[in-house]
Amino acid sequence: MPDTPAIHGIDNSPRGRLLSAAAHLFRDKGFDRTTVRDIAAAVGIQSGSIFHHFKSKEDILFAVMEEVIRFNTERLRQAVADADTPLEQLRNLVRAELTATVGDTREAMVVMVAEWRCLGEAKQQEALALREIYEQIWLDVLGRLHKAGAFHADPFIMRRLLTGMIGWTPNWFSTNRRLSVEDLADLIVDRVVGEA
Amino acid sequence: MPDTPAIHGIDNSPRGRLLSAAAHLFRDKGFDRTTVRDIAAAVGIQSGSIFHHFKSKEDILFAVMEEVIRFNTERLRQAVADADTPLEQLRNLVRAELTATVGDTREAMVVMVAEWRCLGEAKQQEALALREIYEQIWLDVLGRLHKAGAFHADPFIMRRLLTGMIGWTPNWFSTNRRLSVEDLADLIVDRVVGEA
DNA sequence: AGCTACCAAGCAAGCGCTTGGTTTGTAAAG
DNA sequence: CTTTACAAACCAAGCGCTTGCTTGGTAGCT
Repeated sequence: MPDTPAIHGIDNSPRGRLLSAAAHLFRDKGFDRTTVRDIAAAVGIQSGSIFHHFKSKEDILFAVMEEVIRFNTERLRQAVADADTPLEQLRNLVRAELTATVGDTREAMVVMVAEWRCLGEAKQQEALALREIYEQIWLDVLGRLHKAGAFHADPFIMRRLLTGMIGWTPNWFSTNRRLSVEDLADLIVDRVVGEA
Repeated sequence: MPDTPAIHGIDNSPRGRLLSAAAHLFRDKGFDRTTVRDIAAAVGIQSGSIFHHFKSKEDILFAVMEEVIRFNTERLRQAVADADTPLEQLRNLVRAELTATVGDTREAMVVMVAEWRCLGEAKQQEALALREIYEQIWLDVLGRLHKAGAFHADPFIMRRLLTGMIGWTPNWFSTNRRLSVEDLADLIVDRVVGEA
């Protein structure tokens, strides 16, 4: 019966609506505590009908992750392309990942880091491959900045610190507060290139 | 039959061994995917016997969290007491939380952030109260540093960035690598007080 | 005719937890 | 030194419920 707000990058076919609803539920209650009956009820169908679109509950989780990685990888590509200097590329990357994390794909991003282990070994490997393409975009930009002397720490470790800072934001950042995504992005960029 | 390595701050009474084993399993498979039969098998008893020590599975999770927060709150207190200047207090705090996160209470710390929502509303509130005492220690030190002009950003937000950076470390930091906990701590402290 | 999308009913397995009783360690009473 | 008492720790069995998923069939669009 009810409608769950769609997630950016997911169409609204029956399958897509199922994915958006599942992402919301997975975020709220976790993968394991979400039953297929919950998901079915959220889009107003019977629980058994889900398996016309997905062959298992785990497949739904994987589809959510795949869609969100693909969508945000493209977003990162644009972020790099839209900037001229490495420093502005970094700023755009931070903004892009923040937008993904607390903005239009928030639910799916949270699910991706929190419910990773609910994927079977094979699917985990498949998702990891997509994830590596995503990470390479970051490492390229950070590597260029490091070579230019913008910071001294190891780029790999710097990326890990950034992942932590940005990945934790859903737990505290609120869109309707005085701190904007852009300001927060600048603050995080300063953690990389200096200026305390 | 088998023995799970104990977690620092948890005794080895039957109850304590149950807690250590549960923490390991919760970390590896998540709270929901860990059955009481798993926990029982890990300490070599029957599944029903668990309920002689805890009245519910959720109680086990709560006990793990309570013990680890209490233990690490005391560790933070010591870290502050052992330093003279605010900057050294910060460095000690980062080292202490890193040790907790990737060292002797690693499993329990991971469980605490990952399985938070598996606690019922009441227990969540109870754990939150303990958590706030812990956080206040951080905010005191960061507030002093901020007042002294060591950094310009809001101390609350700085703590959140630190929580993210440190909280993510279990996903990549390895004890037997060239980067030591002390070096990583210094690196993180630099993210707060400048020096890129 | 054939496809997509769905329903109604239910099965087999696994889950947290209960129950009633047995073993084991400890310590005071005889 | 034995006996009695009692609690902590545990076992064996299983109950009741929820879960992911299957099955056989139907509605409606093209």
